[in-house]
Amino acid sequence: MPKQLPVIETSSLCCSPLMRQPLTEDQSADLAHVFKALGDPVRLRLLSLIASHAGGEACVCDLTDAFDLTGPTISHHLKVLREAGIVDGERRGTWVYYRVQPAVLQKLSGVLMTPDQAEPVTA
Amino acid sequence: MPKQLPVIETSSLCCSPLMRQPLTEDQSADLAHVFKALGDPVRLRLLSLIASHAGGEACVCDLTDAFDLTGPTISHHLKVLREAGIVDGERRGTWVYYRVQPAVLQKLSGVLMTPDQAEPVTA
DNA sequence: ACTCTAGATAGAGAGCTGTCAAGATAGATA
DNA sequence: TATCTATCTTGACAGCTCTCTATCTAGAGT
Repeated sequence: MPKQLPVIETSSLCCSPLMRQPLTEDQSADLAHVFKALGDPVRLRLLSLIASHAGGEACVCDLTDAFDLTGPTISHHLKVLREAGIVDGERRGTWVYYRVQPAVLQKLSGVLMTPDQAEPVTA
Repeated sequence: MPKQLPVIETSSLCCSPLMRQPLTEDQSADLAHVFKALGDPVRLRLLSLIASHAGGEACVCDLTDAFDLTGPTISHHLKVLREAGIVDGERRGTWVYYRVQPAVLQKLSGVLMTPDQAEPVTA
Protein backbone atom coordinates (compact mmCIF):
# COMPACT_ATOMS: atom_id res chain seq x y z
CA MET A 1 0.00 0.00 0.00
CA PRO A 2 2.22 2.79 -1.17
CA LYS A 3 -0.67 5.21 -1.14
CA GLN A 4 -0.20 7.61 1.71
CA LEU A 5 -2.92 9.86 2.98
CA PRO A 6 -1.89 13.42 3.79
CA VAL A 7 -2.11 14.59 7.36
CA ILE A 8 -3.92 17.88 7.11
CA GLU A 9 -4.05 20.46 9.85
CA THR A 10 -7.75 21.20 9.80
CA SER A 11 -8.00 23.02 13.09
CA SER A 12 -7.64 26.63 12.07
CA LEU A 13 -9.73 27.61 9.10
CA CYS A 14 -10.54 24.50 7.19
CA CYS A 15 -14.03 23.31 7.87
CA SER A 16 -15.03 26.57 9.42
CA PRO A 17 -15.39 28.19 6.04
CA LEU A 18 -15.87 31.76 5.08
CA MET A 19 -19.50 30.93 4.61
CA ARG A 20 -20.39 29.89 8.10
CA GLN A 21 -19.45 32.80 10.34
CA PRO A 22 -18.06 36.30 9.80
CA LEU A 23 -14.29 36.56 9.74
CA THR A 24 -12.52 38.63 12.35
CA GLU A 25 -10.36 41.50 11.18
CA ASP A 26 -7.21 39.50 11.86
CA GLN A 27 -8.43 36.47 9.99
CA SER A 28 -9.44 38.53 6.99
CA ALA A 29 -6.12 40.38 6.95
CA ASP A 30 -4.17 37.11 6.96
CA LEU A 31 -6.33 35.51 4.32
CA ALA A 32 -6.33 38.61 2.13
CA HIS A 33 -2.54 38.57 2.12
CA VAL A 34 -2.50 35.09 0.61
CA PHE A 35 -5.32 35.73 -1.85
CA LYS A 36 -3.61 38.91 -2.98
CA ALA A 37 -0.50 36.90 -3.78
CA LEU A 38 -2.66 34.68 -6.00
CA GLY A 39 -4.32 37.69 -7.62
CA ASP A 40 -1.87 38.10 -10.47
CA PRO A 41 -1.82 36.04 -13.66
CA VAL A 42 1.97 35.75 -13.73
CA ARG A 43 2.07 34.42 -10.18
CA LEU A 44 -0.71 31.92 -10.86
CA ARG A 45 1.14 30.59 -13.87
CA LEU A 46 4.38 30.44 -11.88
CA LEU A 47 2.58 28.47 -9.20
CA SER A 48 1.09 26.00 -11.63
CA LEU A 49 4.41 25.63 -13.44
CA ILE A 50 6.15 24.84 -10.16
CA ALA A 51 3.45 22.50 -8.93
CA SER A 52 3.12 20.54 -12.13
CA HIS A 53 6.84 20.30 -12.82
CA ALA A 54 8.49 16.91 -12.64
CA GLY A 55 9.54 16.16 -9.08
CA GLY A 56 7.28 18.87 -7.68
CA GLU A 57 9.95 21.52 -7.96
CA ALA A 58 11.24 23.86 -10.63
CA CYS A 59 14.40 25.88 -11.10
CA VAL A 60 14.08 29.61 -11.65
CA CYS A 61 15.73 29.23 -15.04
CA ASP A 62 12.86 27.04 -16.22
CA LEU A 63 10.33 29.55 -14.98
CA THR A 64 11.96 32.60 -16.51
CA ASP A 65 11.95 31.01 -19.95
CA ALA A 66 8.18 30.58 -19.83
CA PHE A 67 7.50 34.32 -19.77
CA ASP A 68 8.27 37.41 -21.78
CA LEU A 69 9.52 39.08 -18.62
CA THR A 70 12.92 39.93 -17.25
CA GLY A 71 14.63 37.98 -14.50
CA PRO A 72 14.10 40.62 -11.84
CA THR A 73 10.37 40.63 -12.51
CA ILE A 74 10.10 36.86 -12.11
CA SER A 75 12.22 37.13 -9.00
CA HIS A 76 9.86 39.74 -7.61
CA HIS A 77 6.80 37.53 -8.18
CA LEU A 78 8.50 34.54 -6.63
CA LYS A 79 9.28 36.65 -3.59
CA VAL A 80 5.61 37.60 -3.23
CA LEU A 81 4.60 33.93 -3.39
CA ARG A 82 7.34 33.07 -0.91
CA GLU A 83 6.33 35.75 1.58
CA ALA A 84 2.74 34.56 1.42
CA GLY A 85 3.96 31.10 2.37
CA ILE A 86 2.69 29.58 -0.87
CA VAL A 87 6.04 28.42 -2.19
CA ASP A 88 9.45 27.78 -0.75
CA GLY A 89 12.81 28.27 -2.43
CA GLU A 90 16.03 26.39 -1.82
CA ARG A 91 19.43 26.94 -3.32
CA ARG A 92 21.28 23.81 -4.44
CA GLY A 93 24.57 24.70 -6.02
CA THR A 94 24.17 27.22 -8.79
CA TRP A 95 20.40 26.95 -9.09
CA VAL A 96 17.49 27.84 -6.86
CA TYR A 97 14.59 25.41 -6.77
CA TYR A 98 11.06 26.33 -5.81
CA ARG A 99 8.34 24.01 -4.57
CA VAL A 100 4.76 24.47 -3.45
CA GLN A 101 3.71 24.39 0.20
CA PRO A 102 0.55 22.33 -0.09
CA ALA A 103 -0.75 23.07 3.41
CA VAL A 104 -1.45 26.71 2.59
CA LEU A 105 -3.38 25.87 -0.54
CA GLN A 106 -5.34 23.20 1.32
CA LYS A 107 -6.27 25.76 3.93
CA LEU A 108 -7.49 28.21 1.30
CA SER A 109 -9.41 25.52 -0.48
CA GLY A 110 -11.11 24.65 2.80
CA VAL A 111 -11.99 28.26 3.52
CA LEU A 112 -13.77 28.60 0.20
CA MET A 113 -15.72 25.39 0.54
CA THR A 114 -19.43 25.62 0.92
CA PRO A 115 -20.92 23.57 3.75
CA ASP A 116 -22.16 21.09 1.14
CA GLN A 117 -18.68 20.49 -0.15
CA ALA A 118 -17.24 20.35 3.32
CA GLU A 119 -19.58 17.67 4.58
CA PRO A 120 -17.97 14.59 3.06
CA VAL A 121 -14.59 15.78 4.31
CA THR A 122 -15.60 16.56 7.85
CA ALA A 123 -17.57 13.35 8.22
CA MET B 1 -36.70 16.26 1.64
CA PRO B 2 -36.11 19.96 1.49
CA LYS B 3 -32.39 19.50 1.31
CA GLN B 4 -31.34 20.26 -2.21
CA LEU B 5 -27.96 19.34 -3.56
CA PRO B 6 -26.23 21.96 -5.63
CA VAL B 7 -25.63 21.22 -9.27
CA ILE B 8 -21.98 22.04 -9.76
CA GLU B 9 -20.37 22.71 -13.11
CA THR B 10 -17.19 20.74 -12.67
CA SER B 11 -16.10 20.66 -16.28
CA SER B 12 -13.86 23.68 -16.51
CA LEU B 13 -11.35 23.95 -13.72
CA CYS B 14 -12.56 21.85 -10.83
CA CYS B 15 -10.73 18.58 -10.66
CA SER B 16 -8.04 19.75 -12.98
CA PRO B 17 -6.36 21.75 -10.25
CA LEU B 18 -3.61 24.28 -10.44
CA MET B 19 -1.28 21.59 -9.29
CA ARG B 20 -1.66 19.13 -12.12
CA GLN B 21 -0.84 21.03 -15.30
CA PRO B 22 0.34 24.55 -16.10
CA LEU B 23 -2.39 27.12 -16.59
CA THR B 24 -2.78 28.83 -19.94
CA GLU B 25 -2.52 32.60 -20.03
CA ASP B 26 -6.28 32.93 -20.40
CA GLN B 27 -7.00 30.64 -17.49
CA SER B 28 -4.57 32.46 -15.25
CA ALA B 29 -5.99 35.86 -16.22
CA ASP B 30 -9.54 34.76 -15.39
CA LEU B 31 -8.54 33.14 -12.13
CA ALA B 32 -6.34 36.06 -11.09
CA HIS B 33 -9.29 38.41 -11.54
CA VAL B 34 -11.32 36.47 -8.97
CA PHE B 35 -8.43 35.97 -6.54
CA LYS B 36 -7.61 39.66 -6.74
CA ALA B 37 -11.17 40.45 -5.71
CA LEU B 38 -10.64 38.25 -2.65
CA GLY B 39 -7.28 39.87 -1.90
CA ASP B 40 -8.59 42.64 0.33
CA PRO B 41 -9.54 42.27 3.99
CA VAL B 42 -12.62 44.46 3.68
CA ARG B 43 -13.96 42.40 0.80
CA LEU B 44 -13.28 39.13 2.59
CA ARG B 45 -15.18 40.34 5.63
CA LEU B 46 -18.01 41.60 3.42
CA LEU B 47 -18.18 38.20 1.78
CA SER B 48 -18.27 36.31 5.04
CA LEU B 49 -20.86 38.71 6.46
CA ILE B 50 -23.09 38.16 3.45
CA ALA B 51 -22.62 34.41 3.38
CA SER B 52 -23.19 33.86 7.07
CA HIS B 53 -26.14 36.23 7.35
CA ALA B 54 -29.55 34.77 8.11
CA GLY B 55 -31.28 33.75 4.89
CA GLY B 56 -28.00 33.77 2.94
CA GLU B 57 -28.38 37.42 2.02
CA ALA B 58 -27.58 40.76 3.61
CA CYS B 59 -28.71 44.32 3.02
CA VAL B 60 -26.04 46.92 2.33
CA CYS B 61 -27.15 48.84 5.41
CA ASP B 62 -26.14 45.88 7.63
CA LEU B 63 -22.78 45.66 5.92
CA THR B 64 -21.95 49.36 6.13
CA ASP B 65 -22.51 49.36 9.86
CA ALA B 66 -19.90 46.66 10.35
CA PHE B 67 -17.03 48.88 9.13
CA ASP B 68 -15.45 52.23 9.89
CA LEU B 69 -15.74 53.14 6.25
CA THR B 70 -18.03 55.41 4.27
CA GLY B 71 -20.92 54.17 2.17
CA PRO B 72 -19.21 54.83 -1.17
CA THR B 73 -16.21 52.78 -0.10
CA ILE B 74 -18.39 49.80 0.81
CA SER B 75 -20.25 50.29 -2.45
CA HIS B 76 -16.95 50.19 -4.33
CA HIS B 77 -15.89 46.92 -2.69
CA LEU B 78 -19.27 45.33 -3.36
CA LYS B 79 -18.90 46.30 -6.99
CA VAL B 80 -15.52 44.58 -7.19
CA LEU B 81 -17.02 41.41 -5.71
CA ARG B 82 -19.98 41.68 -8.10
CA GLU B 83 -17.81 42.14 -11.17
CA ALA B 84 -15.76 39.11 -10.19
CA GLY B 85 -18.99 37.10 -10.09
CA ILE B 86 -18.57 36.31 -6.41
CA VAL B 87 -21.74 38.01 -5.19
CA ASP B 88 -24.95 39.22 -6.74
CA GLY B 89 -27.06 42.22 -5.70
CA GLU B 90 -30.79 42.68 -6.05
CA ARG B 91 -32.90 45.70 -5.21
CA ARG B 92 -36.14 45.00 -3.37
CA GLY B 93 -37.94 48.21 -2.55
CA THR B 94 -35.73 50.64 -0.71
CA TRP B 95 -32.95 48.18 0.07
CA VAL B 96 -30.41 46.26 -1.97
CA TYR B 97 -29.68 42.70 -0.91
CA TYR B 98 -26.48 40.84 -1.70
CA ARG B 99 -25.98 37.09 -1.78
CA VAL B 100 -23.05 34.82 -2.56
CA GLN B 101 -22.75 32.91 -5.82
CA PRO B 102 -21.55 29.57 -4.49
CA ALA B 103 -20.53 28.12 -7.85
CA VAL B 104 -17.62 30.53 -8.20
CA LEU B 105 -16.25 29.77 -4.75
CA GLN B 106 -16.63 26.06 -5.37
CA LYS B 107 -14.65 26.41 -8.57
CA LEU B 108 -11.87 28.26 -6.75
CA SER B 109 -11.85 25.72 -3.98
CA GLY B 110 -11.46 22.98 -6.57
CA VAL B 111 -8.62 24.75 -8.32
CA LEU B 112 -6.63 24.97 -5.10
CA MET B 113 -7.18 21.37 -4.12
CA THR B 114 -4.23 19.07 -4.14
CA PRO B 115 -4.73 15.79 -5.99
CA ASP B 116 -5.03 14.06 -2.61
CA GLN B 117 -7.91 16.25 -1.58
CA ALA B 118 -9.56 16.02 -4.96
CA GLU B 119 -9.66 12.24 -5.09
CA PRO B 120 -12.68 11.57 -2.87
CA VAL B 121 -14.62 14.19 -4.82
CA THR B 122 -13.71 13.02 -8.28
CA ALA B 123 -14.41 9.37 -7.41
C1' DA C 1 -44.65 67.25 -7.22
C1' DC C 2 -41.86 67.34 -2.97
C1' DT C 3 -39.04 65.15 0.37
C1' DC C 4 -36.61 61.61 2.65
C1' DT C 5 -33.62 57.58 2.69
C1' DA C 6 -30.61 53.83 0.64
C1' DG C 7 -27.35 53.13 -2.44
C1' DA C 8 -24.47 54.15 -6.64
C1' DT C 9 -21.40 57.08 -9.38
C1' DA C 10 -17.77 60.60 -10.33
C1' DG C 11 -13.59 62.72 -9.35
C1' DA C 12 -9.40 63.48 -6.71
C1' DG C 13 -5.41 62.32 -3.88
C1' DA C 14 -2.18 59.19 -1.25
C1' DG C 15 -0.14 54.92 -1.51
C1' DC C 16 0.71 50.48 -3.53
C1' DT C 17 2.15 47.31 -7.58
C1' DG C 18 4.30 45.50 -11.84
C1' DT C 19 7.99 46.26 -14.69
C1' DC C 20 12.59 47.32 -16.15
C1' DA C 21 17.75 48.68 -16.08
C1' DA C 22 21.69 48.66 -13.29
C1' DG C 23 24.28 46.77 -9.85
C1' DA C 24 25.12 43.22 -6.02
C1' DT C 25 25.69 38.42 -4.32
C1' DA C 26 26.50 33.30 -4.18
C1' DG C 27 28.41 29.38 -5.90
C1' DA C 28 31.23 26.81 -9.58
C1' DT C 29 35.37 26.49 -12.10
C1' DA C 30 39.80 27.64 -13.46
C1' DT D 1 42.25 35.09 -6.76
C1' DA D 2 39.80 35.87 -10.97
C1' DT D 3 35.94 34.99 -13.71
C1' DC D 4 31.61 33.24 -15.23
C1' DT D 5 26.71 32.22 -14.55
C1' DA D 6 22.34 32.21 -11.96
C1' DT D 7 19.68 34.73 -9.04
C1' DC D 8 18.47 38.58 -6.04
C1' DT D 9 18.24 43.59 -4.68
C1' DT D 10 17.80 48.47 -5.52
C1' DG D 11 15.85 52.45 -7.50
C1' DA D 12 12.76 54.54 -10.63
C1' DC D 13 8.45 55.23 -13.08
C1' DA D 14 3.71 54.44 -15.01
C1' DG D 15 -0.59 52.67 -13.77
C1' DC D 16 -3.74 50.87 -10.56
C1' DT D 17 -6.33 50.78 -5.93
C1' DC D 18 -8.42 52.40 -1.70
C1' DT D 19 -10.52 55.99 0.39
C1' DC D 20 -12.85 60.20 0.78
C1' DT D 21 -16.26 64.23 -0.49
C1' DA D 22 -19.70 65.74 -3.48
C1' DT D 23 -23.29 64.58 -6.46
C1' DC D 24 -26.72 61.63 -8.52
C1' DT D 25 -30.58 58.04 -8.90
C1' DA D 26 -34.42 54.88 -7.35
C1' DG D 27 -38.05 53.98 -4.60
C1' DA D 28 -41.41 55.12 -0.58
C1' DG D 29 -44.39 58.15 1.63
C1' DT D 30 -46.60 62.46 2.02
